[in-house]
Amino acid sequence: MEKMNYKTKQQDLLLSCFKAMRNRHFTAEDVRAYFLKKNIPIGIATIYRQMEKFVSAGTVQKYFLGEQNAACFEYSGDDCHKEVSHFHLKCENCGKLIHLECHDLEKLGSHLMAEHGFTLDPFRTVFYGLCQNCGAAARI
Amino acid sequence: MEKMNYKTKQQDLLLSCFKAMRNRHFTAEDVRAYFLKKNIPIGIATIYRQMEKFVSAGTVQKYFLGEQNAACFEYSGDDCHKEVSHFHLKCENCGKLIHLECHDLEKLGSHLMAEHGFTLDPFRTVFYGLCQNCGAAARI
DNA sequence: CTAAGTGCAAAATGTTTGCATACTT
DNA sequence: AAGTATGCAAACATTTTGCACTTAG
Repeated sequence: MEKMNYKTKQQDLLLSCFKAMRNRHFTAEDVRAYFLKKNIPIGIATIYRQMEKFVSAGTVQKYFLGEQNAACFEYSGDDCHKEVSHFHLKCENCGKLIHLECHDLEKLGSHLMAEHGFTLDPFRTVFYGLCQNCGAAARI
Repeated sequence: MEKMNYKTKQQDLLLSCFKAMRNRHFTAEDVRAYFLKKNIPIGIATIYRQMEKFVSAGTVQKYFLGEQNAACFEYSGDDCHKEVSHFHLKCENCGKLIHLECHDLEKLGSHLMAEHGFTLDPFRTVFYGLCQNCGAAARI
């Protein structure tokens, strides 16, 4: 008795927005602003409700960065380069978000699985710390 | 011209609360509830303002778990066992938060530093994924 | 006495929900 | 027609802020 999903204009609009924001992260508010600028009316409730569906479908990833208390989203559709698992590094000092693609980090997933039975979700996981610049500054 | 910090009764109260919650994570609301139950009046604004100071001082760590949209805190004072860097694993399915102490994971920090110049903050970083139970269930 | 902290209530966010209306199938 | 989605406004939840008052130094 699973719920059916109707195809709507708003869904397509959102998808086009995600693609425009490809490889960047964005909040619900960013999406609203995107359409506001284009003079396309779309309700904030619709954005939130559709986001939830896109997340369930795996089209969009959701995670929290903390600084604002807004959820962040990132498009992860099929036409997105995601061969290499990509991680997020977030600088706690300057706030920069670094997208890191590193094969070595895949070992991390293997380790967590082998030793701790934990299936890592690399997309959603955010590494907090200090970026190169801020770390260097802190060490002076 | 740095700012002086006065010692107040509320600070001590908060500290005692943190110690009572040692090795558990809690939200601002949890702190308020803790004092409410003890019939100790303390303003929510004070809690938030003091939290900020404790976080700056490193007495308390702050991070986001996402499910509720509330910040989570965890006491990390000197009288806390933190010899081994401890990580948080958060199950995206059942919501369980696992405290993981693992020496092997310290290599992760070394790798991020050596290869990417990034200083990892293990306390704040949360690994998302599926715990043993939920992961096994998903693989059936 | 002065700087800093407190508590309240109000405002500012960010997100969810109820409900009448509109769109999909 | 039946079921789902939309948009608005209201409700909620979390956090921040302005201001008069108290407290620590």
